[in-house]
Order: sequence, then C-alpha cells, then structure tokens
Amino acid sequence: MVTIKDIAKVAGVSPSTVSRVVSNHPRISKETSQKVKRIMEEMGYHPNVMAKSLVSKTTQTLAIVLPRPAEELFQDFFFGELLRGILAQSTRAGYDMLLTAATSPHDESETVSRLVFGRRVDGIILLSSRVNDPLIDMLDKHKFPTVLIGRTEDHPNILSVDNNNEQAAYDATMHLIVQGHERIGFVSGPPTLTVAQDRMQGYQRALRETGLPFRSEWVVEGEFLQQSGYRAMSFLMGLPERPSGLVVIDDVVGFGVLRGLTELGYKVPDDLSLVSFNNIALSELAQPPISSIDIGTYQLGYTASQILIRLIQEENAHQTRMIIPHRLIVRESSIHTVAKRS
Amino acid sequence: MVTIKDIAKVAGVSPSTVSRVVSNHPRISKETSQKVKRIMEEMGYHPNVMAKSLVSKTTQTLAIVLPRPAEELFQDFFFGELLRGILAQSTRAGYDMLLTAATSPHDESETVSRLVFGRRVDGIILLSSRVNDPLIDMLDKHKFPTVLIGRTEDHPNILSVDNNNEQAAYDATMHLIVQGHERIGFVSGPPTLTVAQDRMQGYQRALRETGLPFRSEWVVEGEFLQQSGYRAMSFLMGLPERPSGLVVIDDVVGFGVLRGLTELGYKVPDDLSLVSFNNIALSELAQPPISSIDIGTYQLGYTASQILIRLIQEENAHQTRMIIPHRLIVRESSIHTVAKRS
DNA sequence: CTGAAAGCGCTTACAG
DNA sequence: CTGAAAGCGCTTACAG
Repeated sequence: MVTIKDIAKVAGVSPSTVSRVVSNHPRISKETSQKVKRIMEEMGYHPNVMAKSLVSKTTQTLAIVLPRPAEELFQDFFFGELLRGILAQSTRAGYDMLLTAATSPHDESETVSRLVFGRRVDGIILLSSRVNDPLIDMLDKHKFPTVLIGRTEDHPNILSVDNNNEQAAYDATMHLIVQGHERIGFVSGPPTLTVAQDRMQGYQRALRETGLPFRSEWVVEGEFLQQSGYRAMSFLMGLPERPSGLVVIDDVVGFGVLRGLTELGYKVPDDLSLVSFNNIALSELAQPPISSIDIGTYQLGYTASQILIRLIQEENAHQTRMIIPHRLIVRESSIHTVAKRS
Repeated sequence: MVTIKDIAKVAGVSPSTVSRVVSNHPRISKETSQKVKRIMEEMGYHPNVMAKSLVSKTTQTLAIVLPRPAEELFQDFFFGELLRGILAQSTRAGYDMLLTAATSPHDESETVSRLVFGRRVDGIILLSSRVNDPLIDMLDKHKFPTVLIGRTEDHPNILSVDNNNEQAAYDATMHLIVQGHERIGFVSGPPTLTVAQDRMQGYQRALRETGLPFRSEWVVEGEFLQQSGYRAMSFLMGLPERPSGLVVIDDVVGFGVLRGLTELGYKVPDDLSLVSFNNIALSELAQPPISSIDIGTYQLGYTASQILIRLIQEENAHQTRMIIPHRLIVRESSIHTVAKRS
C-alpha cells in the first residue's frame, strides 16, 4: 500500500503538501503539484478512504434501506428502475451506495443504528413508508439526513419524494369513465400503506365527482402480488352485479387479474377494462398490453438521491416534499381497438 | 458523538480497556466488562466504523459491480432475486454491500480502483462476464478477493459461481425433442457472452445426439430484450421451413417471442412450443405460461457471497468454481394440455 | 487483568 | 507556497 508519506519522501516534500495536492488546494505551486501528481501516478497512489473519512467526518456514502420483508419489494419489478435512478445521481455526485436489508424489525433498527451512529454513512434513503415507523422516528429525532420515497404525515421535517397518488388514481379512474364505464372497481394493496390509501381516495373522488356509485364489494384489498389479482377476480366476477372497469394498484397485480379473467373465460377489454399502476417494462407485453400509470420510477430514485445529497452538503432543505409527475399510458387493456370495434 | 475515551473517563478505566470490552477480549474481568457495557448502553456508544477499519485494515464491506450498461441488467428481472441472495448471506456474515454502477468503461476501472486500492471494500462480486474483461485482469493481477457470477476461461484462479449452462440448454432442447419436435430453433442473446455460447453448445449437442438437423437459419442472435424475441419471430416464421419448437435464451426474450407469435396469428404451444431460461416470477403469468429453466438465481447470489467471504477470512479457496444446479419447470408453452389434446 | 504509548493514513489550523 | 505538529477514534503489542 503506497501512502501519502511514501509519495512525500520520493517527491521531497512534506505529507501535508501531498495531501494538499490531492485535494487541489489552491495555494500550491504549479511545479510542486505537477511533480507530486506525476509521482502519485508512477507509484500508483490511491487515497485511503477510511483515513480520509475519519478526519473529515464524512463518508461520501448513502445507505438504501430496503423494507423489512425484502421479498415483497424485490417482487416489485420497478425496484430495479428505482435503484437505477438512485445510482445514476449518487454516482454523479460522487457518493457510494450501501444496500441494507434487515431481516427482523429489531434487526432493522440495529443495523440502521450501526450505520448512523457508527458514522458509516452520511445519509439514508428509505424505501418503505409504513405508518408509525419507529425507524423514521429515530432518524428524525437525531436529525439524521434522511429521504423517504413515499409519504409520511407524522414527520413534516423528513424529506420525501412521492407521486401525487390521489391524483394518479383519479386520472386512471376518469380514463375508464371517459371510456363509458359506469361500474368501476378497485383492486388495492395492503390498506396500511399510504400509497394504497392515497389511490383509494383518488378513485373515490372520481366516482363522486361524476356521480357514479361506489360499492364496497367492488373494492378488494390484498398484496402487491399477482396472486392477489388472481384471487380478486374469482370474487369480483362472482358478484351478481359486476364492474365493467377496474383500477388495479400495481402492474404485477394486473398480471394476476388478467390471468384470473382469462381462466374464467372473460376477455379484456371487452368484458372488463383495466388500468393499473407503475408501468413496469412487461406491462406492454401482457396479453392484451396493460394500460398503466407511469409514476416516473427512475426520476423518483434520482430525485431522492439528489435532494438528500443537497441536504447533506448545504445543511438546509429547500423543500421537504417533492412530487414526481405521473402520466397515463393507454394500451389495449382499457380501450377497444378500432378493428375490434367495427 | 460519544467515543471510547468518553466511556473510559466515566468508567474510570483506560481507553484500551474499553476497546477490549467492545471486542470481547478474553482477559477482561467480568466486573469491568459489565460496568463498561452498562455505561456504553447508558451513553449510547457506537463504535466508529471508519476508525476501526483504519487500524484493522478490513472494512467488512463487499462491492457489487454492476455491468456497464446497467440498463440491460436491470431489465433482467432476475437481478432482484440475485441481489436478495447476495444480501441474505452477506448480512448474515456481518458484511455490508456497496453497490456500484459505472457509466463508461474508463469510469468502471476508475471506480473499482478507488474501491480496491482505497481499501474501501474487502472483496468484489462481479455480475458481468465479458470475454477479456480488463477489470478481471486487474483484480486477478492484484490478487484482490473477487468472485464472478458467471464463467471465465482466462482466469482459473478467480472464484466463480455459475450454472452448467451447456447442460441446461441440452435439457431444454431434449424436453422439446421428447415432446416429438424434430425442427428446433434457438433464439439466443449477444454471442460474445459466455452464457450464450454455453447454451448454444448444449442446444447443438442435443440435436447431434438425437440425429436431428441443425440449421443456422433457425438460430437468431440478439439482446436480452423482449424486442429481440419479437423480431426473431418475424424472421423465423417467414422461413419456408419453420421450426416447431424453440429454445429461448431468457424469459423476457420469451415474452417478446410470445407477443410476436400472437401478432402473427400463431398459437403456443400448438403452432410452436417454447422453453426459455431463468424462470422469472412472471413466466408463469404469460399467456400461455412459459416453460423455463430455473437457474437457482437466489442460490447463485447466496453462494457467490458465501465463497467470497470464506476466501477473505480464510485466505485460501477450497474450490474456485461452483456450479448451481438448474431444473426445468414445465408449463403450458411446451406441452399440450390433456384437455386441448382431446 | 489493565494501562501507556505508538500507530493506522489522512487533514488542517498555525506558523513562517 | 510549504512544513511540523496535533488529532480524527480506534487497536494492539509491550510491560507490569
């Protein structure tokens, strides 16, 4: 391992000077700087990251904390896209990313404590947004730089990046209404998640504003899993009065819905129209392709990383809540093709 | 920040003693240990990770290096599953994971150099396996603990975890042959990837052993993208003599194949049977569900992390190459259901 | 069983 | 523009 001292010795200068050259200190002569840089190159010098961060009290590292049952998240296919956004921005800003998946709740706070109090990372990106999350409580209390992808009511000071999920669900529902549907159902996710609550609100508002009926039996709650969508269908399609349009919380669930309908012998969109959320890459490959609300997954990650780094570097948040725009991608699942219509 | 000195002062012992208590040094009296531990608890002491690793010259951290065009990999839906395996094992062993995505080739070696020579991590997990990879050359030359998920001929000393892709492709092909197919095609990926080469070998061996014809026009190379599969179909189905069975390099490509066939008006498996690789979660949700070779993605990641950590801790590799078993999951895309047959 | 001292590799006022 | 010195928070022979 070649250190700053080794370079100093060879270059005939002091370690302080080498350090200044490395950090591009302004008051270093051109010659000295060039000579030292040449020697660093020749000797293959690389600064010891640990030593540097010990004195600078900064690690140039952020941690991504995955929700506890990581399985669920990894099933969410937009996770890769989210990660891609986070990585793109943090790499650009010169930050490394630490990935953490806790197994148990106790484990989770244990792990995060270690990272936070052990000064292992400069900031934390939370991907979960459970209500009354003790983790957020802790981070907030210690004023540790944190950004939440999602929404929290309880902690107005915590940075967050989210979609306007209420509006997104409103848009999805309105799209079905514009297509002429009057009986619209909602296949939701875990009701404790804010995202599910928000989308439920938007769905209901669209019905209310257009004077269409809201029927509690047309709302099915479940998980972010295809099985949920699958099961929802055997229930919904068994009702005496069935919806003709469906808003679905997630594309993967949408896949399950599609499979359920196919097995029951129904055709999409002829018997039932479908709009879901997240616009994962495979949505357009479904049979038929699924209409989906694109939530700007990449931008969600990119922005989260960006505002967290800004907070770390400037110590004051310009804006604690960022909203990423969404847009509806219309595909065959919610619109009759001209050919089929005629 | 409460340090070891603060604890020492309050406990009335030396910093050395506190340090020994933290690391459970055997020759420390029960009383001292208990008192110090109590005070640490009270004062909320957390060891500074950076200081520790500066002196111990170990970081308890591994880096995952994503292949250059991260987009491609993230499209591969089994990436999440792989990561899950890696994280499960490394968390268990007390290692943190650093995630790195380089943008350019120059960037990549720059980033990895920084991590390796800056003593930022103790080991590296490579997810790419390009031929003649300068990164592997570099890591091998410096004997830096590295594990490759995939295969390399050039570096027999580098740890690697892989499937027997030749055999897997052989099995997939034989499955189609057993179903009675005599004209079998292969939709492959980028021919420079070892995985594509290996699977091609297995495909050919199955044909050879059963005396079936190999036709170069029945082999289409492409990317790990659904578009590749889609395009392959317009070509293959336009041939005067078409295959009746198809081995497809990846499930996502398989989705594209399915879409292409549907648009062209063909039915799977009646007009064409299909087997692909990786068994991503959505394979069973395709219409029809896709038969796929499960490559044990989770185990691939888990094992990679495991043997790397063993190498780091024991300094000698028991076995440089590990093979994860695969198995064929038969679904509707390659087998006529009884109902349909009758 | 415990402490004083040196050191890991770097940075940064302070002095010149 | 440059150097000597102190220090970041920890560990670990060495001595007792």
